[in-house]
Amino acid sequence: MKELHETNPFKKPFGSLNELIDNITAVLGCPVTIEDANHRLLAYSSHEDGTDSARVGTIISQRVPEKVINRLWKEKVIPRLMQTETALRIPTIEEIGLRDRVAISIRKNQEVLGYIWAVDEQKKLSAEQLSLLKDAAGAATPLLLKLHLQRKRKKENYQDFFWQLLMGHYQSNEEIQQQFYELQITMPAQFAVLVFRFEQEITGKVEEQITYLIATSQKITNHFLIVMENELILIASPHPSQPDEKVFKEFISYFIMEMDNRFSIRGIKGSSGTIYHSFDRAETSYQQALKVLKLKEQFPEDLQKVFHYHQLGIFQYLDAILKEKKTSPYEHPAITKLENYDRLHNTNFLETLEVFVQHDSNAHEAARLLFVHVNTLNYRLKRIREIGDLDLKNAYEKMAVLVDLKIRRLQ
Amino acid sequence: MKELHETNPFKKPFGSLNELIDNITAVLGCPVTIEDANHRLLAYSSHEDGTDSARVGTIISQRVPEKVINRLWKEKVIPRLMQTETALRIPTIEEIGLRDRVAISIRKNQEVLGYIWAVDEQKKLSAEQLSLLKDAAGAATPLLLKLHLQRKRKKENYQDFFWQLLMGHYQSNEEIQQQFYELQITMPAQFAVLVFRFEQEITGKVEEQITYLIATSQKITNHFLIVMENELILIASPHPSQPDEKVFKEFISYFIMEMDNRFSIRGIKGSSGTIYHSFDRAETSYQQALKVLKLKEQFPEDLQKVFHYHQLGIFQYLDAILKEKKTSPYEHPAITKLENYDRLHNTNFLETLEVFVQHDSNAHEAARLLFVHVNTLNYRLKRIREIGDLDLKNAYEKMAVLVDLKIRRLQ
DNA sequence: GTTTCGTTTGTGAAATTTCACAAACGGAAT
DNA sequence: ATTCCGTTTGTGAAATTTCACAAACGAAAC
Repeated sequence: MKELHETNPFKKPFGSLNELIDNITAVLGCPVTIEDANHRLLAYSSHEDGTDSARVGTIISQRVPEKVINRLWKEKVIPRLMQTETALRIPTIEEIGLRDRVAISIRKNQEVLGYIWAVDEQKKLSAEQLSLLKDAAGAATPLLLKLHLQRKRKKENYQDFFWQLLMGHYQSNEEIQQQFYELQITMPAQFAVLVFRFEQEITGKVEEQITYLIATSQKITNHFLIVMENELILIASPHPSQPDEKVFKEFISYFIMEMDNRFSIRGIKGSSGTIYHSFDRAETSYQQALKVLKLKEQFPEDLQKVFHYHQLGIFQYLDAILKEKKTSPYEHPAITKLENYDRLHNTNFLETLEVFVQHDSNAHEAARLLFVHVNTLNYRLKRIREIGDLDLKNAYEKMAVLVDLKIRRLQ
Repeated sequence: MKELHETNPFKKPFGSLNELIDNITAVLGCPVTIEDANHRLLAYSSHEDGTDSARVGTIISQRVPEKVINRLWKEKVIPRLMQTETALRIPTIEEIGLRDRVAISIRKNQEVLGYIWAVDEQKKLSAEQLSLLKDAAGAATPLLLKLHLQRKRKKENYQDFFWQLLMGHYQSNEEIQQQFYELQITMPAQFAVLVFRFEQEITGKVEEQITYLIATSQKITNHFLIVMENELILIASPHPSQPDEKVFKEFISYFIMEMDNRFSIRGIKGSSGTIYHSFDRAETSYQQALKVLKLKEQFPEDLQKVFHYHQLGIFQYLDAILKEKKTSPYEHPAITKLENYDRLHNTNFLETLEVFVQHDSNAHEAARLLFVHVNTLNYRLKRIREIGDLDLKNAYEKMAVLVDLKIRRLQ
């Protein structure tokens, strides 16, 4: 790649990181921070202006705050930095006090040794200046190598490893096994990713309560736990005493109930992805858990008792169907007709149909939920069959009607 | 657009089309045909070599054979020719005796007056020669205008109009109304597109029988009919006596049965798209009918009694779901488990589940179809619930299982 | 050969669903 | 106010489904 500038101002030996950082600050004219691969602070410029709360937090605690790291993982900022050798622009993330900045990885070939951050909020760096940053990263490499940063600290790598698993960062299962080995964690034979979304941000106190509840639940064995704003993410496996997938459902409803009972924390939504045996599926399991949560928000009543991905049933495919419907719209004729009839006669046939079908065509159940006599329901169903030209004994037709009714609710 | 050649050899007045065509043949060195917008033959070169059966047919009957026109519509050749001013290459279509050739529309501004065809099978025309063809088309314009080709003949325009409707060629409903008016056809208030696929090619004799059957059916009123190889396409509306959508289903099964009874023609598959009130949806209805046929081929037993698009039920969405599954594969855990169990114990649980669910959870029906005692079925279902961790009272779960089972059959 | 385990079938009673019919109800039109 | 029409509710009988239990079956293991 052709360099945009003529000369490399960092092509000289630096005695220390501080010396280097002073040079970078002088060249770029904005606050600069250097951290190692574990996000521990190594050096920072004393520039006055343009320091946001994320940077302050980093300097104070000598480490990038966990909240910030988690968010940067989730936004795929760190994965991208790890993959590229060039500088990246990171847009503002208000919630974690992170203002506009650029960053680049310091690397020795494929291995990432650390990162340089520059807060260029005041005056955006030009493409040429970003290229300079790359030279600076090159100059940092020998300095970081000298620091023997390779000694990885278990506690600190743990979090990165967790996110790398969830983001599908690893190519092969061998890599993952290697990581487990290096971190001295035994790799469970099976696992699932669980996600809990709280109404409030999770405080340190609540986090303690969470840890306590998980430890005492006797249902699952927890392997990884991370707290991020109002989300709690777990990688867990069934407790040896009951090695069945069902335990996840049980654990989630247990957890939600007990958080209410014991600590009066309400409104938690929880979900679980599929159980897998190979950790290269961790990303899949995580995405599944997120999908369950999203659907639970869209269909709170329907999915009230659903916690596990496979319980979603046809809701799994609702977004795929919705996408198809957007490209080739199709109004279900029966729904259209019933809608019109309802409007003209003040009836309630469409809802009746929906309740009946979604409750497995159980007449008594549907009548109960609709507060009508069973015979009324049967009469209505007869009319619905006539008006909508529907065969309510045909599973395929019923499925389509129900799907279309659910999609209708999304619009 | 910059012309590829220096001079335009057709930039002189021609006394007749034959004079022009002799010039084109001389310049391009291959057989050339000129036809009007209704595919009537206007002039043709007497070149000896490289004449395929499509061209022979055209010359003999003074018109492009219907079979060829229909196919060119279906392959979107004619729509593309109508849309562009430049020459197009048409690949060989063996079945209709059409060999490699190029074609271009002759036009006065937006209006298409006719077409020039050149069979360059022997020696492919170069890009420069294709550009010459454009000049030739320009030279043909005044000659075709002189012929007063504007007088449109009803019978001949009919077919083009039909295809234009099916291909969604019209932008607005006004245009369509105008066309109906010009062709002196009254526009029905509603319509649906029906497609029948025969096992054999439809001969003239069979076509007569078809026309006869439709005319005497008393169920539908037919407005357009086209026969293409082994396909019969209709635009029809319900007979005034029973103005309901159901008549299409009835007509299709009636038609299939009577073609067998009366004329011993078996193996016809028929389908119908949705009924619409505006002809700008003709393309949609046609596509729906085709989709029904396609699915009937993929699921012959399941869709044996399905003729109308809306009867497809969830099958409508199967391809959308399949596409989704390809991007993010998900094995249904219950299916996997049952499959394993079946293999280990020589049981038949997976099929039992499929038959039960697809027949609307009707135990007696399913037992009958599986040739087992009802209690056996119930026992199996109990085991299936246990092994697969399935809730067979949950409509959503059952839907997903059934969908996954059907998709499984596609693979 | 015997045992074991999971599956299939038969029986019968209890529970539930389905259906026809009559009556009541209530809004809209006359 | 009356009538009409479509909807709701109640009643009861018939049909069907569900369930528990016993016995038979058959393949695989001992």
